[in-house]
Amino acid sequence: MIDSSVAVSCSNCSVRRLCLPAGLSLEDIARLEQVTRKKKVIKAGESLYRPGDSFQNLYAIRSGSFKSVIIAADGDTQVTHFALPGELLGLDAYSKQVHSSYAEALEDSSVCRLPFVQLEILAQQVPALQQQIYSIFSEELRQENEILMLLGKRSADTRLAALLINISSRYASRGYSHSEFILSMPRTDIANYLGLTAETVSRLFSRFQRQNLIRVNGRVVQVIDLLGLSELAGTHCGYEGDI
Amino acid sequence: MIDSSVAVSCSNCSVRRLCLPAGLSLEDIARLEQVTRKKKVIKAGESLYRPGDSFQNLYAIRSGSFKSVIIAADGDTQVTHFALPGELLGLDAYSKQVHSSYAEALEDSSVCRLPFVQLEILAQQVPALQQQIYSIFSEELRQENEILMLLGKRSADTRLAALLINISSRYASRGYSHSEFILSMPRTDIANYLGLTAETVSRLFSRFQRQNLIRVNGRVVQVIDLLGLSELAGTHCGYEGDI
DNA sequence: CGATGTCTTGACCGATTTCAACTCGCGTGG
DNA sequence: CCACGCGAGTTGAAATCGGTCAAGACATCG
Repeated sequence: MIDSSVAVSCSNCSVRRLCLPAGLSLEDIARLEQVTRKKKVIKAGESLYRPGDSFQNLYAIRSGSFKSVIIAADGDTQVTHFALPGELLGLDAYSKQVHSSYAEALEDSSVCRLPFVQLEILAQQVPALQQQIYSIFSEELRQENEILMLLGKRSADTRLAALLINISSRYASRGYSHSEFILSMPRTDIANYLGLTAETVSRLFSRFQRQNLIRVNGRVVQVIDLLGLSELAGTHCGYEGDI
Repeated sequence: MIDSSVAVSCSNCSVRRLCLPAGLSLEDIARLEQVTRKKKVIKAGESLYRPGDSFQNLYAIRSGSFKSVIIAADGDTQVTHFALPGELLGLDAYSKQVHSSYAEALEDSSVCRLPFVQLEILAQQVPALQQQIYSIFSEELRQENEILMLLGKRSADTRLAALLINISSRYASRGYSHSEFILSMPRTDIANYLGLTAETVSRLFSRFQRQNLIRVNGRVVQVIDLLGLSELAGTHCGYEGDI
């Protein structure tokens, strides 16, 4: 449950520039750390919360990755997001004070548990934090709009290309290689997220490899032709283009 | 630009229960009215803002309806939302301080212009307003997730049925009939929103009519068999089920 | 009364799904 | 140590849903 002897805090967190502390003064970060103190380790396949759970906390990802999934009345599921370190999970539960989705770790991961009431109170006192919260909400809305276009208008290959570009750029902004990475999710999750079937996704991976756009081996992906892939994605590659 | 001799304000606005004032005390509403004072009339086809415009205001719809549309690099568009009275437009522009979508009136409409800086300052002082803003953000996220499932997993007829149910229930929560209404948007917009073509939407309207689910005449829709329609939609009908 | 844009309908086509078989890698237990 | 089973991934062939193209109906507005 607790990470180590060395204090884990926002100030020395590797993703602080992408997370809640972004834009805060050192002083304000110190106050934020009072809220973000509780760490939690989540093993692959475990859930942070499930539909029906009451909304108490936001979770900031420290390491690992998650998928957000909603479940329809008929049991059908939709993966709505793949979340990486620095991102916040749980925002969509505020209005109903109950989670309507679940967040499952795709690999062994760790998160900061943020009691929202406390965060809310602090934000009331720290305008920069307030703004950062708005910003995160707003950015998430913007991103969902892009995914809407992806699902509504784009062909299967464009969708997968866009996801690869997206993941690549998000890894890059976290200091990892953008040309070689390991997908932490199975094909079925990718397919579900993109509104396709696992078979189609598999075929596309094979085709992209034949076209020398990427090299795939199971979940290991090597981007060979980033430009070609971007063209396929039509630069509709979603968020975090730079930073 | 100005509405009339009678003061138009939140306190006597017909959609106050669905808008920012929801949950505020009379006293707080009075303070909010200082921010919401500026009204604006928008004619059908005109835009509230366009991609690239700097983010200054949020807009609360008083009457009429709008579509939110994003434009991809290749010029392709995606309708992301149909907005009705009481709803807020522009939230997705906060993080970049620039609009990335446009909001176009589907009919002659009127809105309250809310300078966001002022709203932000007031929210800092009025916790209930703060919470209402969070709530609206959060609810919008939740709704987009449902649309994601609609576009990712559902067949054409389910999508249209879900939209009809959704619009019907939203009209109902605004005090209008849920069994008979006028669609303010053309088929092309419906199709674009649902990730279909106008032809498919048209065919579905005809089929729904043959199946005695609805009666259509151009944009006038009469829901004959709400239960049947809901079943088709699989209760994946989106937001505002009650209230 | 013609013009323009919206809507409808039909016939055909193609991308993606569906169904099915097969491979691969891995952990378990005999 | 190896056989086995299982889930994940791949690949092929057939079926289908929705898209595309094209023509015509309808309405509104000058």
